[in-house]
Amino acid sequence: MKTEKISEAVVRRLPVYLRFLNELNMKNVQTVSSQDLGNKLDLNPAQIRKDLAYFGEFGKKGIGYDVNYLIEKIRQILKLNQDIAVALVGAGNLGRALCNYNVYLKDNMKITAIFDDSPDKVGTSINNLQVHPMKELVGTIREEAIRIGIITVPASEAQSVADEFVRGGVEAILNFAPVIIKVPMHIRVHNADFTTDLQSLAYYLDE
Amino acid sequence: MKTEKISEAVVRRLPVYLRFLNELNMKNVQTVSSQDLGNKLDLNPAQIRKDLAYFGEFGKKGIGYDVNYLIEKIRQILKLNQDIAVALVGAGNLGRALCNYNVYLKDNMKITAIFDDSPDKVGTSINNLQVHPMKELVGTIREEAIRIGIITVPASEAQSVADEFVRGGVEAILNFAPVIIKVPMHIRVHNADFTTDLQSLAYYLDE
DNA sequence: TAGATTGTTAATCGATTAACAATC
DNA sequence: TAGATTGTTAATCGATTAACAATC
Repeated sequence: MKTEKISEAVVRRLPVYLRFLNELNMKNVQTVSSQDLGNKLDLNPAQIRKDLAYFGEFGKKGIGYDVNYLIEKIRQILKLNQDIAVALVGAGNLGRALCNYNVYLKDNMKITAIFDDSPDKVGTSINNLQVHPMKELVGTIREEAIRIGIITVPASEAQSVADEFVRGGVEAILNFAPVIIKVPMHIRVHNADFTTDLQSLAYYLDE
Repeated sequence: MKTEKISEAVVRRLPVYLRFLNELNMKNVQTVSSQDLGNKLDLNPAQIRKDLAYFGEFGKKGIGYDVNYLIEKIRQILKLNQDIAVALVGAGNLGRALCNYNVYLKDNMKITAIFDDSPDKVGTSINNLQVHPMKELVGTIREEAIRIGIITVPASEAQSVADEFVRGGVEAILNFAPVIIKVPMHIRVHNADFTTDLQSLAYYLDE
């Protein structure tokens, strides 16, 4: 176990490992090697071993990794074994789509509050969650100990939503709006804007 | 202008530059420096200059970059100035959300065909586009010269959808399903799975 | 034991940043 | 001209991969 700073690239691969390990687990596979993982995930086996070794010695030489044990460990590392409340702002199509993923997330992360200021949305329900007006955001974050905020509003409103999240005291933000938002340094932001994905794909078209 | 291989990291930043340049353009800003861009986008100005310099000399020493000219150039580089037809498979919540973004994409990339095999979806319309059964996918790709495929089906079906896209002859795939799909090497795949984003965010929570 | 596979070090590769001459 | 800012080289930093002793 090292105490080096873990790079973002490493952290981003852990959920990918976890996902495949869960698949293996459902198929009752007991053990997996870095070789197997690498083949399936298109990654170098040495990289996978190194990634895992940052956090501990999880494998057995000559054998590989115990699937269940590794799942447990990665869930610990990612803090997915504790309940994490998530709030979402923006009850449009994308927001609703994300709320429906609640069901799929077997881990303890759940969207527990939805906000939107448009009058035709406030009061409606998505997946048994009522849509609340933005003025209740800060209070709810505090009362329900919400730690992560998701932004699915148009770009023009993303910054002001981020500001409210910060005021409420979330620790991290997942931003789907196509704009770079500014937040205090201690708050982690991940951008998940698929227009960027799509546009960079175009670059690789044949001509 | 270099002829070096351009790294993926560079290509992924170009749409981000483009986005902000479009904002500037709407505000009638004529000129922008790498300094300005860096401030706004949280990037090192040297990096921005270097990224752009891979493709040509777009700036003027002592002045900066002409906003309109740079927009034009980046659109050329990303091939966003040619019409690109996109097909989407999976008319669930996420699929519908993406179709609604058609309106926002000012560039010439458009979702022009939607597919889904569930009987309650075939025949319905999303944004004036009819949902077609999967058996029509390959034919439509060829007839409508579709070059990019978007996958918004559950993980269990993602690989078979990818196979069909490949059979039809798309050049690139944007995969929203939480699974690594296998395609021939010449086809570009970008993964846009937000469960991974969300799980890696959890790592950065305070404890 | 022989074969397999880890954890880790060293080597390589690539990406970011600093610095500055060129020049608008 | 003086100040600003590019394009580019060199320096730095960081991430990936290869190799192998340790060991199950």
